[in-house]
Amino acid sequence: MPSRRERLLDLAEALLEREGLESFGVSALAREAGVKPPSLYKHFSGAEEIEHALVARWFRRLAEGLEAAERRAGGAERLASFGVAYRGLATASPQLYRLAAERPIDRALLERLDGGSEAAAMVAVLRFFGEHEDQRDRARLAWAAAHGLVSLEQAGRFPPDADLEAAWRLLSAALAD
Amino acid sequence: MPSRRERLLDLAEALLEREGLESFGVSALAREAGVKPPSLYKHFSGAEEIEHALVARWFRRLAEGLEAAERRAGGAERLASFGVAYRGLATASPQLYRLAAERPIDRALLERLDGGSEAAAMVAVLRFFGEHEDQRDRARLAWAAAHGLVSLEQAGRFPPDADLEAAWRLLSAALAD
DNA sequence: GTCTATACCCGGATAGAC
DNA sequence: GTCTATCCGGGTATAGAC
Repeated sequence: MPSRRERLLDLAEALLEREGLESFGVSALAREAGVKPPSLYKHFSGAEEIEHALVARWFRRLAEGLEAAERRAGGAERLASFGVAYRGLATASPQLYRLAAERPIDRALLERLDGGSEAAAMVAVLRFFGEHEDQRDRARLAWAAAHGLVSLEQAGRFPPDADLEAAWRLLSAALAD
Repeated sequence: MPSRRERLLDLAEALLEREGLESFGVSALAREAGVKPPSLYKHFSGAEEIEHALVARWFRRLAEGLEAAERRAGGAERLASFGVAYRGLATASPQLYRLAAERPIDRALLERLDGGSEAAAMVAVLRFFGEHEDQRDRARLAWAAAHGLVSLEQAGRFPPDADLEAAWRLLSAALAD
């Protein structure tokens, strides 16, 4: 059974997605949980810890999702599969994605809460492109492009008639060796 | 000579870069300008208008910078030139870039303040890749990849030893037709 | 165009009783 | 682990005098 802390983080994530990153905080979470703000300080040291705990969850989820996709993907669809998995995970929780991608990270705090979570996500990305040193640039470019596509899409920066599927396909094609 | 409003926006931008997006606002700008907050309401309707005026400036700057780079760039260095220009403009004012790229945009307000500013930036991007319809996907992917690289770099998401120059070069190479 | 004064709202956080 | 009470700080914004 999930700990009280985990259930609070579930609530926090639901709240985050429903109300948006801008209105997320200790007070909002307390309202969501049906308790008063001071009660939350028995479970978390403060706002920063709640946010970083959510970010750690996101990194773990990304790592798991990408690893699963990588195991499933046959040779030619390998790169397309990366894009589908990344985009799917990100758009499944867009506000959490914003929290994890846009906010400055306190790495010491993140490591204390869930050591290795960020590294696990990075390893999962690298695995799609081969672990060899000379593949890392390709992996980083793919990661950045995926992040850019997701981020601009979620921010509503593309014209309504833009064919984003085509852009994702082009990404796979451009990075195929 | 620049209007009082323009000079306030110059101050706002300097403040934004110095103190960061998180601590930017009407009160902070008033402190920076050496006046009291109520005075600013003679020049701007409120916080939203100040922010959107800065975003419009960013779009204009991006459009101008990209157009200049595009005029200079010869055939083969064309794509590399896009990357250099985009990255240079973004890293010259990282906090303004965050403001323009991460925040939800009120397009009606933006248009009222500076109609066509966002469109001008998009046109400048498209011009690098040819205005034809079938080049737009390539342009959007390039734009997204550039945004992703800049955004992740500024957020400190790449390992310290990552060779970002190589990733940018790879972007040019991958999109070359 | 600037000021003072003020109202209003919000947030994070702590002390101490139960 | 929860509460009440409280403090503190911050911000946006308006009214009205000068």
